[in-house]
Amino acid sequence: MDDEILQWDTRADCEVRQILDRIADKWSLLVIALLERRTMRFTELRREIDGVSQRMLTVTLRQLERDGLVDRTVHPVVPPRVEYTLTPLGATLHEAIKSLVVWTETHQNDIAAARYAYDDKVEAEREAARGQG
Amino acid sequence: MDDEILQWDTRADCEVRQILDRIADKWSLLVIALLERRTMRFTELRREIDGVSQRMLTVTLRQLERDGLVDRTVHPVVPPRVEYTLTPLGATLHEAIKSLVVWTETHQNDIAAARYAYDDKVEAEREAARGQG
DNA sequence: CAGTATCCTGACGGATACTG
DNA sequence: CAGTATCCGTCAGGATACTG
Repeated sequence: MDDEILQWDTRADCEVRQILDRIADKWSLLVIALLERRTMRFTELRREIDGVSQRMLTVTLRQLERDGLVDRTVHPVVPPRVEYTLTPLGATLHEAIKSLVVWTETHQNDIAAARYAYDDKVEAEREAARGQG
Repeated sequence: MDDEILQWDTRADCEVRQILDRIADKWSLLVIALLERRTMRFTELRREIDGVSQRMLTVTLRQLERDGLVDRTVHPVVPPRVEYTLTPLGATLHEAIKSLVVWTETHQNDIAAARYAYDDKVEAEREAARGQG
């Protein structure tokens, strides 16, 4: 059972990165997180997601819809009412992402510390090299 | 305990996306997957990762090193020998990513089917619209 | 309200040449 | 071997204007 998982490599990466490309773009993750809570309308999402443009919200939602992660329901009324909701598939993805969220919450300090140390080290080496000049 | 996890939202997303940005780029995931198996040298990685340029492998490794996910060891010999290995932190990240890999392997057919259906639907709608003129 | 359509910019990353 | 330096094309995504 572990075998297959340990075997993920170059080939598996191709598919995994397709998924990563989808959820790692600037807005998808936010949309999935919000829709996991409740159905939302286009403008609701726009208000909730600070900084997203009309265009990019549309593009993001279309991609998620195309991949079967989000459902789009048009209510034939005037003015139009379009509701977005997470599909069961989308919900399972949200579950899978959680482990990454947990990891991040657990280790963000480690990363921050590592960056700080690295930048410091580089700086020190620059300094030393200048002394050698 | 679940509360904190269910609460991940706009704020959590900021940090999570930083991590996603790191692992979702074109090469990082591949590097992490390879180094999880064993320590490797620069040229080994380059050979193993089909299509990566010298520049991008360097950039990728530097970022991973800066974030404390990869260790870089320079052996002072001629010709130079530089070995890369996953840090304990990097190893835990690899673990966290696995759930996403598993999800992808489980659901890639669903996604492929969803895309196919979506493209079909769009095509059909275009056709219908043309009929309407 | 919920989108298209169009234009434009900057960063990501590839190709190439050079180096300790 | 393991990089750095430089140039350059591409394209994701922002700003803006228009529409059923």
